[in-house]
Amino acid sequence: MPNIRLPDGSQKSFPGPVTAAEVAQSIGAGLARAALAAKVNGKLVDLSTPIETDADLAIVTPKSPEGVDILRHSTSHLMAQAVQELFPGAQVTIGPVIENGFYYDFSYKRPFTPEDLGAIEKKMADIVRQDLPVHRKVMSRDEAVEYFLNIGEKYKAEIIGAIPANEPISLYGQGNWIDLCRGPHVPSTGKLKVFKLMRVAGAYWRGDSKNEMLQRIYGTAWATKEEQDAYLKMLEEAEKRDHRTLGTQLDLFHMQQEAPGLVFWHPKGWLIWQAVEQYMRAVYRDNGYREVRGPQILDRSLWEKTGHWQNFRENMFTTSSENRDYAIKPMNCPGHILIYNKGVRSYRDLPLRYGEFGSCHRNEPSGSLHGLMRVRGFVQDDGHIFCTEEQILPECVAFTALLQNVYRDFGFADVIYKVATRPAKRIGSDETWDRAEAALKDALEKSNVKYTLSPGEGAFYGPKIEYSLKDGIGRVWQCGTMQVDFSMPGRLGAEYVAEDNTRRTPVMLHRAIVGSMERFIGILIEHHAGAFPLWLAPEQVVVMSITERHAAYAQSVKENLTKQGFRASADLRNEKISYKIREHSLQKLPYQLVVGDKEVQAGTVAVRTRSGEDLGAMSLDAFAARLRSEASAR
RNA sequence: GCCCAUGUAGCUCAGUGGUAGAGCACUCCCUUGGUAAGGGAGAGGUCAUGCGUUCAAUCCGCAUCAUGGGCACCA
Repeated sequence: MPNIRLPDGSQKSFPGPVTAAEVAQSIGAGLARAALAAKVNGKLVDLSTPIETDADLAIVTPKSPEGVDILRHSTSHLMAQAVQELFPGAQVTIGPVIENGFYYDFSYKRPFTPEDLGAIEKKMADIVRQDLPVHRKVMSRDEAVEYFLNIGEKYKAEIIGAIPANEPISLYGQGNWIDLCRGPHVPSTGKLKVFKLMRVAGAYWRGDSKNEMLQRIYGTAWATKEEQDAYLKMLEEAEKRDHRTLGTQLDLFHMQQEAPGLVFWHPKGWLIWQAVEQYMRAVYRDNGYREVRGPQILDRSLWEKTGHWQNFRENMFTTSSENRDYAIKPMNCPGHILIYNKGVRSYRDLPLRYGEFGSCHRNEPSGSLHGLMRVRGFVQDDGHIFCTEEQILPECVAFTALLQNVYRDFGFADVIYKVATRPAKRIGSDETWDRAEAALKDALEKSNVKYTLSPGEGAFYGPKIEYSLKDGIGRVWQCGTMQVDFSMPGRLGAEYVAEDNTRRTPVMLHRAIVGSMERFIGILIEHHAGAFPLWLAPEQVVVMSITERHAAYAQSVKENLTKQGFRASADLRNEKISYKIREHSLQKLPYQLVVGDKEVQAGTVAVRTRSGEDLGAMSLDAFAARLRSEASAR
């Protein structure tokens, strides 16, 4: 006689075992139709699961996030069924839910093509139309292994074989198709209406590059057509603001075959770089960092001492001359330690902070290159703090506050914090790790921010805080980092004289705020969709003449603004004003000044913003004042 | 590095087994026009590179390089 408690607090009793589907039916036909699964005592189950004892029950519909996940998961099964019906011999592996959709990995004798995707989608729609009931079946592990081996599914058999022998295995099927799955699933394929296959891609079996490559099909699935359309629209928007597209359109930078993973900065792109660098330089200056600069190549012996030659040889660019091997620096820290080492340091000098716009080169795997986001030559806003263990905490607190200010100035309000803790392979005693990890966590707590842990994700030489920012369309980018390093100062012989006149090895903190300048500018481009705030805009003002008569005046306005430190240009071309406005608007130029007879006579400028707002005529002084206040507001 | 796709004018892209086309941009001419494209003429390409197949290759095949989407990697 189960008593069922519903989310609104009401209760229903039933004379005997009852399924969630039956409970939903007893509440209303609408709910029963919408029902996808149920939550019994907080656990997600199929609608068909019998409930035999008193329980809390909630019906899961497409309105809840869990419901959408179930739709996506069932859609991945639907796709797998379609693939196997269309392509006999294709073997299934795994098909999980991911953000916005799902994927399924298959093993098949030939690659799937984009045309195949269309056929698969059609087949999926067929199966939906048949509205096949989804059934669940439980087997013992060994039974299940044998079943899948018999039908030639060696990957599934391998997955199941790794499950403990005493665990019952649940299988889900629809029609005569069946798959291993924890579930739950929708009651029938007819519930799956809104989906789209997105792309095919390669993916290693079990995510290991030593294994064979499977074929992954990505799809998206939603509760309603409207939500899917909105998602597809969002993807289009993201594509429009892709920094590679905008980099070409706005003439900011380019890359070419002769220099893979390396950037050619054009004048306008380099102005953005300069604006960022000058800002960051002031950040160094105002926060106790001393800017330094180390050499670009260093002798092999140094990289052997740091361990990089042994561990990252494949990823370093090297060169040799007169029987000496060099590495083009992949990081700046050894250089900073060598600067630190030139002189006897006292505990009174600590914390000692060095900052550099450090140019690094890493021979990243060819397949990982991606516009400005992953390059082979990049510049880090790299800082190293030499300090005592006690100073880790206050340094991290100060750094976190500084980073928040910098991100805010660049237009990023949301920061996400993670502490990456000790990996299995590491150096240093457990006590030291305890203290360092505690210091990082304390620092974030003192900074009053929420953080998550990434267990085992720290570097082998120390734990780290990872700072990520969220951009204008919700994407998350890891940029900042604060890493504790117990290793390198010792390896390179850094020390300081302590109060008791003994020599001690300082702790080194590696820290960066924007990370790589290239990548950060890429993020800025996408975040602002190319419409940079005034202080970052490579061209701030254009003065446009209406006819040749106004050229001299336009030129003088431009020169006046330039003298005041603004990035201004004059457009004196023999073109109609609407044509000029169109061009500069497409270039997302913040302020467009029109000068014609009226302005020449009155000594004013007619101001238009890039969004098309008409600010009317104003004196040059009034306009300059407006620019000044906007540029300093950040 | 691995899987798949792509590479044609500065940009965006058509196209064909008989050495190539559009729009925009560029140059010149006309036009001097008040807030998102005025008109005309012209110039511009070893069709990514190399090797094959073929009477003939930008097109077909192989290799290489690069780019894109993923996977793996990211000190």
